Amino acid sequence: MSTGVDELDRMAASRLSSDGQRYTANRRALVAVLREADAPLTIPQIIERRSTLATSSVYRNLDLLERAQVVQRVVTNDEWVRFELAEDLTGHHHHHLVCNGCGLVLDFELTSRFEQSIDEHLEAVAQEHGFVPHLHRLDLVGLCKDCSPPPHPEAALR
Amino acid sequence: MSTGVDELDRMAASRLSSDGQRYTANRRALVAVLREADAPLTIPQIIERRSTLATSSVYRNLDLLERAQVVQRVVTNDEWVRFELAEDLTGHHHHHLVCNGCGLVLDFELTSRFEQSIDEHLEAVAQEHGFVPHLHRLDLVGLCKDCSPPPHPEAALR
DNA sequence: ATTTATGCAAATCGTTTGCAAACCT
DNA sequence: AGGTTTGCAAACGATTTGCATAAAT
Repeated sequence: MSTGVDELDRMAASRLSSDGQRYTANRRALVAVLREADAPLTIPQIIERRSTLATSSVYRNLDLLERAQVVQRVVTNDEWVRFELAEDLTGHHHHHLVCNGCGLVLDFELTSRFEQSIDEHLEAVAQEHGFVPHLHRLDLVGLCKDCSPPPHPEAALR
Repeated sequence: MSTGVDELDRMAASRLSSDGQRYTANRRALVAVLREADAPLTIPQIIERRSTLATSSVYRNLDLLERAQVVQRVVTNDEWVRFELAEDLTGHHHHHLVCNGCGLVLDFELTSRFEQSIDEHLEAVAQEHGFVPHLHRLDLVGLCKDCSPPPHPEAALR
């Protein structure tokens, strides 16, 4: 179903090489961290998980991996840029739940039927504006379980 | 149909005052610039349009106007935060076409029927994750008319 | 050998903050 | 007068860049 580890590495290597770039140890490490994560990671989070990585190399390599379409950038309302593996590498087109409280970003998927419906609507809009569609982005912004006030505070006190 | 200028000012004033804040000349200027714009503006764009505004005041007042729900922040993939009037002030819930070439952000609207359909789908997802939905965000990312290569380059040369 | 990648430190640049003067009410 | 807002300049912090070393081909 989902892409295997070695297959992922092969695909990443192939995309980098068509971009004239090498798949170095640092770049492998970035792909591995992102594969292990279940949500898009900020740069500090990436460095926490692979403390040998130099900050500047992380920035440089994420840019490079983004240009090669191996990873993609996720922006939310908080000050951190996050990164995740490119959707067509993982095979999972997905969207994000974004918590306004703690900044958490969770992935979710919609039915392909509904995705198709979204694309049809957006296609029409794009045409009206002479816009060439590339991808859509649908996020749900709100409060996660931990950040939302409990429904019955008095009950929690008993 | 859409909110009138003075009505907009009244609503802005009222939201600020329930927040214990004044509707000063600088804040009026920000609301006016955003009302005059047809797309979300970056801070440099705002200052260009009202050159008397001090940078620090623009930042401080946009934060304050955002907390009072008079304006809202729009993030795209580029390095600039943009601001627009809060949707419920203008009465137009809308989405954004984001150009990957020049950073342009255009507003568009979907049918209310489709908006409702989106909300239903997202509501279900939110419930699964114990998430309290606040708003959704649906952008179409691609290339605008000016940034997309012409369909028939040779025709353009004649 | 030559090119490319890395790590460190310094520079950059959007944003935030301290503070004294101007502005309300 | 008392509290708030403003503008300037300095501080901040995430990101970028310069450069000398290390690694890859």
